[in-house]
Amino acid sequence: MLMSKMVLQTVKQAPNDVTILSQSLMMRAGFIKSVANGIYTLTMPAQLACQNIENIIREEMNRIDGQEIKFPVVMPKELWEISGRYYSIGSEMARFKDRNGRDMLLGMTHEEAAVHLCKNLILSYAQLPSMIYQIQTKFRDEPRCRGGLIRVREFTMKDAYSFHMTQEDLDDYYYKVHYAYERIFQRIGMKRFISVKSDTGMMGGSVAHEFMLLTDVGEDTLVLCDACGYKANMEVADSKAVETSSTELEQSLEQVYTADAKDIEQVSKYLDITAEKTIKAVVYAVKGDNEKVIIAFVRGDKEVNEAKLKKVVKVNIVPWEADGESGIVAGNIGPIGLNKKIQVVYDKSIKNAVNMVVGANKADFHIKGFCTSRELKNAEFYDVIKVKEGELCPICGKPLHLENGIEIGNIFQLGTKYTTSMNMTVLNKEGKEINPIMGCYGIGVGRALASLIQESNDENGMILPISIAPFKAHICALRLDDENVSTETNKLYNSLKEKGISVLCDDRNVSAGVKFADADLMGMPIRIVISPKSLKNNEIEITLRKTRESYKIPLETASSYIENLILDMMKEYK
RNA sequence: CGAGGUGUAGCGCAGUUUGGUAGCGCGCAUGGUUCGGGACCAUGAGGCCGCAAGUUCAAGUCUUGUCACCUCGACCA
Repeated sequence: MLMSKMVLQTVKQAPNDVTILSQSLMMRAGFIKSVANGIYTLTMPAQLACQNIENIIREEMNRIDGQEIKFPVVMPKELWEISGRYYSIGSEMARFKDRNGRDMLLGMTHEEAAVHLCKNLILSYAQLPSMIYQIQTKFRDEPRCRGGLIRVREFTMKDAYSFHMTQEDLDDYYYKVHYAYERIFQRIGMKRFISVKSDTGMMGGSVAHEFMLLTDVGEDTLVLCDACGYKANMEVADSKAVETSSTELEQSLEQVYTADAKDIEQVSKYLDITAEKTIKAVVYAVKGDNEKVIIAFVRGDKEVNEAKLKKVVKVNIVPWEADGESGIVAGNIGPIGLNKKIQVVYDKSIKNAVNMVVGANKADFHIKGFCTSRELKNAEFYDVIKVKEGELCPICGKPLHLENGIEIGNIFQLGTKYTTSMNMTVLNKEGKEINPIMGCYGIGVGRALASLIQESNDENGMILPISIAPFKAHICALRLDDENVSTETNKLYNSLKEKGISVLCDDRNVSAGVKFADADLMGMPIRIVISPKSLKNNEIEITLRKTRESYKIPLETASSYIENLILDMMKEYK
């Protein structure tokens, strides 16, 4: 590709409001152009890089016997009514009517389509296990997009669906997909990625893992144990239960005046105790019904993990909005004497606690001497708190630490949620109808590219791994007014093209500095300089983007040298 | 959906306080000089100042409304 003809412009300055490095670099290099909020056009280099990522994904999915297919983007309402998700999913699903007034939607995932396809085609156990996958556009009307291609509304995703007769077979295949994912991320050049246990969310199912790129700008918080390798998303992460000392004598309950001390910090300061000796009430309401109040009681120094709480109460929750009617005294809420109609969840952090301070459900007062085992005789305790840095690993007891990550892929064991609701059955060996067990597996292609750039860059620009680089080589021809330079540049460019090598040739009439700066910014792995200076010795100059390593090679062997260099560099990603 | 912010040339911005000729840098075009790390000189093209209503002799600037985008939160298969 000739740089002068490419529809793209590099710019020195990214827009001021761009905060994420990968987005800034992609905007500066002209890789993406925003069309609307969370909707981007990819220019040639970004599109080629995505294609390269897709091809690596294909190779690895095919290696585990995946069959590439293609589902439609637009689907009728009826398909999604059977599974119930037409109603359970909110406004992130784009819906519209066709010309005949029929309700349609844009696909945001394809479980329903997968079952629809397979339910009359897979009839016998002999056809399983089987996996289908596609690489296709998804639309999700995200409430808030961010980070360029990190979180968008329209994106390309590889999504795969597998069907199995038994849980053992799914377990076995799930492990294979896990391995395939590791290979995919390694091959596209990702370095700091891990897989963590994750929440199954609205997809349903039991076991799930997310592949995460560790980076400060990640939207997810991960809980990691260096000692034993425990890794989990904060949404599901656990820590070792804190042992409470049983030596303390139980005091009797006593109401104390706490003035206008409302939050844990103020109360513990007012009473001169630590936050660990208080019980905090966090108030939620069922989404869409502020009257249906749910209160979580956790130890004062802990924070509520809403994802865990949602699982316990089995409804979608939102922070409660004080209304002055419910009899809830915000800032003085406690378990004793609370309106019985209110649903209450006790966290395991307050089990066995003695002599705690709790709200008195009365303005300006708290209660001292609260002992959980005495006051809450038949209470059940759940795990609804967030793990904090330094708490102990639930497996090995060593300190945990927290890191942020971007989700670059996920794998789910779906179970029979969709095969049951959509009535897909397969005959087993005994001739009995059973609902096959499903797994589903996703990777966002554009997000993978953005994540790579987020991870791989320096002060001059992005550094693209050769496995996915849109152009393997980037020729900077200096002084094209020099006939010799012009001739040799054309010769090398055409020779590389004939070898099937994707090469970018900067043939613009701009200064050397501009060409070098743009080459650095765009991050192609091999830079080739052809100039009057280098040609004087019948040489060209090669510089590796990643290491800055630079050397001269004879003109006559240049083409084959570069070809071999690329083959050699590609070996790392096989 | 809640809080805050921004809309002026393709991109980045100033001008808005105090109403009075539409500006700067980059980029683009033409000519010339340069030429291995974002060169220089000259000339030029490019604007419904987000949109709509209002106040005024006069609105980029003031008022009201509206739309879009950005940041933080909520949400997120």
